[in-house]
Amino acid sequence: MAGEDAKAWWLFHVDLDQFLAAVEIRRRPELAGKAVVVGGDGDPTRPRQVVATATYEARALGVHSGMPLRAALRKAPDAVFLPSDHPTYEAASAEVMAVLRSFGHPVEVWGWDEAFVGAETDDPHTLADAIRARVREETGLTCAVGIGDTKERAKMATSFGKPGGVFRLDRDTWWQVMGERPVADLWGIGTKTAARLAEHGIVTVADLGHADADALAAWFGPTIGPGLRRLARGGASRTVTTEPWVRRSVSKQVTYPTDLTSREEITTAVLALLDDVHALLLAEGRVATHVAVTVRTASFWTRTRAAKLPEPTTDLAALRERAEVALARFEIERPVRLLGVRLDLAEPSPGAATVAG
DNA sequence: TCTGGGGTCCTAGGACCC
DNA sequence: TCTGGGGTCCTAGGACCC
Repeated sequence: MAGEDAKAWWLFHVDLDQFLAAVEIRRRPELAGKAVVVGGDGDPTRPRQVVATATYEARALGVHSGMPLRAALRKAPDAVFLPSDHPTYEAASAEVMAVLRSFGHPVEVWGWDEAFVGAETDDPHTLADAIRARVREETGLTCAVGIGDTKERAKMATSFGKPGGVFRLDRDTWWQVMGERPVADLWGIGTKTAARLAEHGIVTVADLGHADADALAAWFGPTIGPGLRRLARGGASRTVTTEPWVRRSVSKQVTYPTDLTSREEITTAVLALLDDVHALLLAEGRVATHVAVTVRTASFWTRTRAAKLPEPTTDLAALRERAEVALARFEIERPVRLLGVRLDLAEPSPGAATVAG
């Protein structure tokens, strides 16, 4: 093709900058430009809480997501620490998604602060700029936009655009930009998989993209193996789904400020968690197939045991009985720092979203 | 840096049946 | 009697992501 770009289907990955902190700053503008750390109950002197989001000013001091709040306090003693306020972030997220939908292109929501947009255009950069501008004008929040000819490329492009910029990755630039980077830079490859790949001499994205497909399948299984190679070549997902997301499970887990020790204490806590997830189940209008209980001891040993229900149900007594069966599969010999309860959900039957009489 | 919470998907292996 | 499978269901565990 000579000269101008033809119209093509482009994927846009929209990612809000420091989302939780940005929402806090929006309602407290005097915090702008400061080191702000959001997480836990906002008290950085209490243990067993971590950073959810830190502003770029806090990050410059060494604070990052997942870091214990107490460590963040040491790194940034003058930072403003705020509690995590989920309802407010959900509302802000909904505002942003509404702005994205206002363009008339399909929008696929990926959590609070991310979405994919798909559009047929000959000028993706102009649309990306328009997305950033309209989000900022209508919500006061800023975002980066990654442009790609696949979702994977768009997603990975965003990291080069942050904060607040636009970056494009496509088949023509993929190898040049990504080829010599470590495999862990790929979306979906974490430290474990990177280490396993390194054992086979696969270190860079180019190494993985040119690795032997059969060998990868033998090492990682028939789905993950070829999937890794595909990912290293930039992926192949090009569909933006507006179908509402179907939840597969509801769960709640709590790290207790002080360890639980007695069996009665533990049982009581599990049943309290079950009451909470049961409420979530009813709110979803779904039925549960399994009850799973997670235990984490003070030594960080973490295991999950599940018990299948005889039939899918919302009946609290039946769920309690299965929760106790799952819990009974543990021989708990150490203090417990975390308990969790998860309900796996049956597929929603079409047309039966509400329980009939 | 003593390590949150809410999710999803894939794989391995045992049990059981044919 | 010995041997070889395949298929399915189920649970546990691992890995990853935001």
